[in-house]
Amino acid sequence: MNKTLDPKSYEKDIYSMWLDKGYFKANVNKNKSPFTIIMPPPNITSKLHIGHAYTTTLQDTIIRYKRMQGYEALLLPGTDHAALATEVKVVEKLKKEGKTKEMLGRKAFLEEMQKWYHQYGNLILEQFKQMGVSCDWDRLAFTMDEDRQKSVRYAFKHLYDKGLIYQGDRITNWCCSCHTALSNIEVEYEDHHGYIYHIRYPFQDGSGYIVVATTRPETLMGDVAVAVNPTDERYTGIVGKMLDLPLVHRAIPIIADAYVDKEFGTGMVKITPAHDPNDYEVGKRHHLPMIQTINLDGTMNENAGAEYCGLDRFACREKVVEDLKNLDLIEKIEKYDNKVGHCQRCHSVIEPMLSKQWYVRMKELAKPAIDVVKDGQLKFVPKRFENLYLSWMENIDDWCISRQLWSGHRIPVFTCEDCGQKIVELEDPTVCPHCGSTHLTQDEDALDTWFSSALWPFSTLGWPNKTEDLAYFYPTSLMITAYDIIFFWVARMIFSGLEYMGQIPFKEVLMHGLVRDNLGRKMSKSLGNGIDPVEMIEKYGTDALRYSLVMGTAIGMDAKFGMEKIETSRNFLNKLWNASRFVLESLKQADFVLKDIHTIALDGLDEYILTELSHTIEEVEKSYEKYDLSVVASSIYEFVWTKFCDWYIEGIKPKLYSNDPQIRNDTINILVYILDKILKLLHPICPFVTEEIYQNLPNHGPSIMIDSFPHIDKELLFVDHRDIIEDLMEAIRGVRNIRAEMNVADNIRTNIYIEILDAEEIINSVLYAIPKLAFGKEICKGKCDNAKMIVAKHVKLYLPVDDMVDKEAEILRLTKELEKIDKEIARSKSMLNNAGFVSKAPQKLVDAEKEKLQQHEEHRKTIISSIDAMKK
RNA sequence: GGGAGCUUAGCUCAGUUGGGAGAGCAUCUGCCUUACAAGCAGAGGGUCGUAGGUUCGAGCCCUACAGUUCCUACCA
Repeated sequence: MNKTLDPKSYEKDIYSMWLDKGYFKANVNKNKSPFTIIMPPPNITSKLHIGHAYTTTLQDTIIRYKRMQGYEALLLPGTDHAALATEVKVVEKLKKEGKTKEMLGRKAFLEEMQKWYHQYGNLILEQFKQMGVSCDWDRLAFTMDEDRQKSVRYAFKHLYDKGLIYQGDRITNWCCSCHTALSNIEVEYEDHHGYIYHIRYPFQDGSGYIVVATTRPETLMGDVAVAVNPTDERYTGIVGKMLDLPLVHRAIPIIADAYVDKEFGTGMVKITPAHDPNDYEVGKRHHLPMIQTINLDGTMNENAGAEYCGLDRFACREKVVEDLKNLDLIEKIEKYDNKVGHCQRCHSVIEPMLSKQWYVRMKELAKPAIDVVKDGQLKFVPKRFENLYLSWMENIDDWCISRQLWSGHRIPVFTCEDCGQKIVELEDPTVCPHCGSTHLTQDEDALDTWFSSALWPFSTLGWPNKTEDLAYFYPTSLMITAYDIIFFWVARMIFSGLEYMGQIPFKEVLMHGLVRDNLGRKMSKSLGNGIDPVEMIEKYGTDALRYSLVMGTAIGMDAKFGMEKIETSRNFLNKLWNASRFVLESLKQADFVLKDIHTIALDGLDEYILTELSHTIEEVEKSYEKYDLSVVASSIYEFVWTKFCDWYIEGIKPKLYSNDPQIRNDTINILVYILDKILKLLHPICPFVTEEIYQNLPNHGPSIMIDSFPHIDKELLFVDHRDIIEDLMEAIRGVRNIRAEMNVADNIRTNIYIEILDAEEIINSVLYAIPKLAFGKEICKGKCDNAKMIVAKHVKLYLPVDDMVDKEAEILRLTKELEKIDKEIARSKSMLNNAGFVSKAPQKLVDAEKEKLQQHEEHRKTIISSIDAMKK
């Protein structure tokens, strides 16, 4: 083994070995329970980023843990075509080449898309492999592949036939840059520091004017009324009067509608039904005309008047304001902050636009999806996300599923040119079933990418066919994804699973946070604060990256990632590496014979470490079950570094150099036993390094990843002896402390004397370890005069010091210790003097407190006598 | 406007049946001790955001407030 950890030397080979052996495969196996995780398919718009690395680590860690626990563990991989997001990228690419998608035409453009899918789909999958994911690659799915196209088609027809899909003329969110409609959740609202314009609208009869306020003066030409609140006494007299709409000189009425807030602005609202969702509702209620003045590309059309036709909406805004100023129709312009909707993909300003789109009727679908969460069938981890989910589901709007895109799943609705019949079938129809015509045209639009993602938990398992896979692996066990796609994806999978499969798509959904930089900011190209996981892998190894991502982050919380974390992780793995090297080298040097741990005579230190190991196993297992990987990581860290390396390995070194071959052999057996357990506990998080070391263990299996996860061995629990050893360790720390305070170099050794007060047998069994641990020469029994004394519960240790010792410093140290113990005594006394505590607290705690007080008082006596001795 | 999260050491964060405040990094001191200087031993550092309340006892439970982040909403 190399002297230092060198992940590059083994990671690739190990991954190939796993693949070759087929360990990632999962099949219907009636003898085992399934544990299924369907991986959220990454968008193939780019390469792996740190967020992918994070979610992948969580998924792979949990599936590896479950696999080792004996489940038929399936981690199913796939990628997402991400219709709009990818189309934006490809259009950008074409633009650089001086082309547009219109120049190519639909067919050639889709070929370009295919090329992109291929290129980026493969890149990101290669990077997933670098992360060590143990997914069943034979089941790789793509949201646009043939099987998924079939699923989408089936799902669409199902909803259409049930009347849950309809086409409607409504106001939708329109992106003028992407040229498509968007669903409500694809619109991101951002603070906008702009202006609000107070505009005078003259009465037609010349009797003055009223004032309306607007942030979007360019929509003025589409106004069809001005509304006031029916209960607004200021305006009761003028309802019904006609206004002369400025610039266009169209007559529009003043109407009354409860939508208007009397308190806001002037209490008068201009109504533009074609370009505002609220105004649209008002317009419908009052049967007003809908005048569209903005084109789909964001320029003004002829309805806006010759003056403005062809201008961009924002240029038009300026010109309208300018013209109104010239006509003295601007009352005032105030600075005004509001929220403006932006396109999630291209960040341009969304325009509410009247258009014909396809919608999914949500109320009926939402209800069962609400019930399964309320009655606990489907659990969110952490639970608080259930509220977020429920409140959204309970107030859900119909889902706009059509996109004016070429990529993605094309809407499978055909219209008969002759009779107007709409046809939705599983196969493309050629003849109109109504009139027999063959003039059929397919809807031009594509589906929202999330329509196919919603089917993912079952479309990946063969649906709509009734497969054995579905029967066995569905409902899946766990969905792991970030909280920012609860609405986009999680919610839609839930109602889809219930609607198509009649069953929840997963029993639990683990919501993790986002990875941020060490200042808490989102990582982004513009800030230049991104961390490239592939670079991290190159430099520190995959295991260190994985470990650093689960370390110190609670589930559901955003994770801050900085270089310190990955260095700490790498250092820890290096520590493990070196400890393993130590164990394995000792093994080679001895004539090692593997023994059953239960046949070995254990001394106190052995019992200590085995008991601590059991507790670690218990805590680690409990934490894996709760998906609390941060605690898993820290438990293992603490056990490996502090308990195993710093105390146990250091302590038992004399046994390894013993003349007695049986002692040597027994000791190595214990080391190997513990190392084996450590590797298995850590394997789910750090698969490579644990496999690499495991392969060097005597009597190892074919692979650690298919070996079984450790369980507590009750025969190896020695809690009482462990406590005695810990007491001795406390005394040893006292020795080290004195030496450090006195600035004694580690290589200056003296004999150490020990007086055993209690538990003689067990203390005697570990005397050999004391010199090594306490930097002593030899351990001698009995008292020693002219020495520093360290008192513990079971032992007194004496550290002889010569006269060169700085008495002042030692008195200072002892005084500090005295202060500490006095504080403890005061605390204990105040508790015990508290009648409430004594009568109401559990008897066990009261007794424990009494014992502590007694010990502290004895300790205090010895400290005072030491101080007195120093002062002489 | 509504909702949720967060506030603990200089920094990043852990901390559930309420029972003597923790880790890593950073800082300081002494050590290359035959697994490991990516290391070893030791030390310093916290009114647990503020103010109340419940309790024998609160970082933890309740209330209010402050700061901060996110989600959500049709305020022209």
